[in-house]
Amino acid sequence: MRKSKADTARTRERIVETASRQFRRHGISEAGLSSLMAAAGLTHGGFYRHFASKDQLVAEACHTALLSLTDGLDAHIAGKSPNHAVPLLLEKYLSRMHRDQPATGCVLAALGSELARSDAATRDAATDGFLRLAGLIARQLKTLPPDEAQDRSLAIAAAMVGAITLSRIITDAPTSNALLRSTKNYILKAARK
Amino acid sequence: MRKSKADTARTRERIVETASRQFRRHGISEAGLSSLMAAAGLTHGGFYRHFASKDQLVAEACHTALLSLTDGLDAHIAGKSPNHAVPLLLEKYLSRMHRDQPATGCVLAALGSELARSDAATRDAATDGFLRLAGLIARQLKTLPPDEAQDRSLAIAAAMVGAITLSRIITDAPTSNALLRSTKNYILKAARK
DNA sequence: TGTACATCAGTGAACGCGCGTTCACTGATGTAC
DNA sequence: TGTACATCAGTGAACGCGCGTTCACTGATGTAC
Repeated sequence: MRKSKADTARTRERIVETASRQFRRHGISEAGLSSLMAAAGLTHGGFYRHFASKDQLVAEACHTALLSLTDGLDAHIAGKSPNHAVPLLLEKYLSRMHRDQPATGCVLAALGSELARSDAATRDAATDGFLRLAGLIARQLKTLPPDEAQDRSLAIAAAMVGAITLSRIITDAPTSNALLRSTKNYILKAARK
Repeated sequence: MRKSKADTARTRERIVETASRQFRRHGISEAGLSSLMAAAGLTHGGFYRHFASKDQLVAEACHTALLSLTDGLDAHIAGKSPNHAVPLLLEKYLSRMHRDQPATGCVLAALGSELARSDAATRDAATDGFLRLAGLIARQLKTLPPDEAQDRSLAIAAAMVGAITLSRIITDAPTSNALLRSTKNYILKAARK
């Protein structure tokens, strides 16, 4: 049953991709390797041909999913002026669609509190992703000196992540919507001056 | 081995208190009933004399811990003018001590992403706590009309929760500190106008 | 280029383990007379 | 107030279950000649 190198690489990518969705949907410890491999069209026994442990998969899945998030946002605002790019970023990240589809959304919002208890490799991947998200924002804060923009962008990125996480917890729909809307306004104001 | 009513009530409180710390330290699914009851000085078999399920304990632990958080913050700013109260709130919530001691800190920051996947009772408890935290802040935003203050306070509370969560994930200490500092500044600016 | 052999991706059973939950039992507390 | 009995908090063993990980095996792919 040995597969070609290309097949093997494609299978590995598929496992990482599937895993990152399952983790975001169900949580890291709730997503078992068995059901995760089944979702990727494989049996669980083959897992250790690709990864040394579940922890390694978690780190890799976070890395990949966060790269895809920041690449997506980057593409979304490519070529726009800061005045347009910032609202575009916020509309996309702080949307109801993002809130309602954690499986394909931001790993930091979907797994934040679990990541804080994860191993160093996973937290490194999450840190990288967070800094890339903040960097994306910092580049749009043209009215501030670069180091202030970088500082400010950390707070803005964290506010965005916090807002999505909490909008998913809140059981009252109008309040959840209000939080997303208010966070947008709040950041827009802060970005302008 | 039957205990007096007063003893029983005290035991129940002790379980909830111990559980809320264990959940915040280790995560909800990682904190087993067995070790949790042992930490409360009991054996696991007695658990179901007090609670119908682990889920019920989770909901109650979140409720209690969030009440204690907002009561503590309330006491911390009692009698202060808004100009002093807001910085006091931020210094306390966005402190390195809070970041480094999740077990006694804010449940929303310690368990955010897990709460988003919890049952309705737990999410209701979390929602209540979040609205109480926001209310605390709204009452200090005297320069805004009441409904705008309430709206703004949602965004501010979410930014605070997001900042603590992310400060615990970030593997680079200076960046983690910078995030806390920057979030403080950011909110102070927003609170003033 | 063709052949012989080593490699290894994937299967499915099995491992020990800890989980949430249940249960028979104990004996002190609460209650009814 | 004193006695007899029902209640029930807490114990510790047991339940089925799913977890991450390991392993013997299969057979197609890759490699060495």
